[in-house]
Amino acid sequence: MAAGLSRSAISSAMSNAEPASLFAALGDATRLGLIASLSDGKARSIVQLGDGLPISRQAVAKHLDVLHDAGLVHRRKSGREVQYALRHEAIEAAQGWLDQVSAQWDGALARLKLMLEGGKG
Amino acid sequence: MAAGLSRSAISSAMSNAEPASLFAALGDATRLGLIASLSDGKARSIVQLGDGLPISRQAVAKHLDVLHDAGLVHRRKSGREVQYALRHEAIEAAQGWLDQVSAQWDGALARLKLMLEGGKG
DNA sequence: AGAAAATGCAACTCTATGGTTGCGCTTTAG
DNA sequence: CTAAAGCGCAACCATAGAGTTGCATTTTCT
Repeated sequence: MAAGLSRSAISSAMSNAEPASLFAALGDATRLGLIASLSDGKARSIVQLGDGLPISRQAVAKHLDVLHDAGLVHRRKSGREVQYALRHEAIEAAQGWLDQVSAQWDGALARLKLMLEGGKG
Repeated sequence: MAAGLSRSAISSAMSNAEPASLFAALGDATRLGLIASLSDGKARSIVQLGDGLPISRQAVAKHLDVLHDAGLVHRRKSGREVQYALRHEAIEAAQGWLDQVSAQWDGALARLKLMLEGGKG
């Protein structure tokens, strides 16, 4: 994975605002389901996406709005209906943030190990 | 990254509930900041974590409660104060979910490419 | 043209969430 | 012992979030 972060690269070099809204959009089981459905790359309409779900069409539309505002899906009007498709870049952004946390974590472990091994004598 | 998922491994094999609460806990700029602070592996008290933040100690404590309920941090009482530390497993769980989405996405792209190249003649 | 399908818009209800303040309890520090 | 530091509990407020229902609008389909 990524590496090379010296100190606290996250809290200083990041605003924490955009990633927060991203994660917030992911923080709902229904929306995660929608994303999982769309993860095959195919675009789907609101009705298609809501098919099988125990909520109203409007609820689905609202969830898709949230996902769209967070940049997680791409909207495209096609005749009578609207096609929603996954925007992989947003997923990658979320992954990026988590990767930074992990990188710092790994770095901390590495430094701790070095300290214990090298500086113990 | 990860690979080897055949079809829609996410929506079928996952309940979407636990990852949702995980992402929900990450969906707040203040909490992301706390996690970023803790990502160096060191444990900190509530007062320490709230130092510099423009909110009350209670607000910080509530955020830490959320993070704890989501399994993102580990609580440990030490004398008069309570030490919070990052639980890297939870971060990995979030990464895992996103990785599955990405894997399916990549798989879909690969299949599409194969279809376009192989089946065009 | 007329019916049916797929949305959009708006109003409304409920509950969860982020934040606050006040008070009491336990653990150091003098 | 007395202060004060660090927390937890509880009440309270305001707003955002999920979900609903009703109705108008735009596209198909026949």
